[in-house]
Amino acid sequence: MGLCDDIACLIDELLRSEDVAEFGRAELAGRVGCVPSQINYVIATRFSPERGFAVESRRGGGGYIRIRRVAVDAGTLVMHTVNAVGDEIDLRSCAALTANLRQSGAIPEGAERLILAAIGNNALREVPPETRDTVRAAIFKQILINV
Amino acid sequence: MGLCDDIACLIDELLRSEDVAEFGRAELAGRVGCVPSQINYVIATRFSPERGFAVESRRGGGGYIRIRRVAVDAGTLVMHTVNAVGDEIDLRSCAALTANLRQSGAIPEGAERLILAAIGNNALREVPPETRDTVRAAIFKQILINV
DNA sequence: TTTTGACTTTGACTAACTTTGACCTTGTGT
DNA sequence: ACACAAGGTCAAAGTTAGTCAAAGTCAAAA
Repeated sequence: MGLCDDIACLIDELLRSEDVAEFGRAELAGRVGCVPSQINYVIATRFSPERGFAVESRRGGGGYIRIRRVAVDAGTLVMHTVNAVGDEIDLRSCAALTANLRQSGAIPEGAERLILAAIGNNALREVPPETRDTVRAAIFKQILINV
Repeated sequence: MGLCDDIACLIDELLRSEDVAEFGRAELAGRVGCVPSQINYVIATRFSPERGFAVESRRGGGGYIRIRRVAVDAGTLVMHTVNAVGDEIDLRSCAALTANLRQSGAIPEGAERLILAAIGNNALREVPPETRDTVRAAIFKQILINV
């Protein structure tokens, strides 16, 4: 078992005992014996939004990294949707998925309109068309995870 | 928890018990055990006008610092905010503006988190950093208009 | 066996937040 | 005027976390 898995295990443990794992990056790195940035790698690969985690952090004195498992109860459908979205997605597909979520009550009343506003071509007009679907996918997923 | 948070907590408490927090800078600093100017830092970062606070102060003998929570008109505040956002805006400013809107009840409960998710660096990771603030401004305004 | 490609590991550099202290400005009382 | 008593400003130093690209590992494919 490599470092990566050690770290992932440690975080998993923290998440088992409590609903949220909070720790200092350097502190955790020290406990495992790796460079701090390794923590970022593990978070990026194992605790990504796609896998159902939300990550917050703060730098400076008293800084921390906080990882929450996103509630799965009412949001399984949301999670499924997130997983279904690949690296890019067009507006029409987003609209369909969002409507679906709304219809099944997985997202609240006003959220649908807000989501579509955030990822519409109007909002993304500064993004070059070639990358627009990629950017849209990232925003879309990020929103759903935080709904 | 660092000094910063301690001080912010203390002030928050004062604001809970009364509608206005009034104290001497040196006195508060002494209570927490920090240099007086630290108080200014906390006020600047946590009790700024953007976050919905009004601060008055006076120097000299009997000097004081007074912090009031400010109530703002909810409906027009959104429009004001949209107008205040230029062609580009950084994440911190967005966060401050959004927190302010939320606090004054101009946007519904869950919307703050959702907005921040949509314009966070995580959502915009596919957007080149040079244009990120521009894209963010467009999305931010588009969302607010549709909230 | 060699090559390739996905996954890991590392560390130099960067960005964000905090803490401190020296020096400045303003108000009050003599 | 003068002295003292506040609060204000700002820049340097300290403390974290984030990013990115180079190097390492290892197993599957050629």
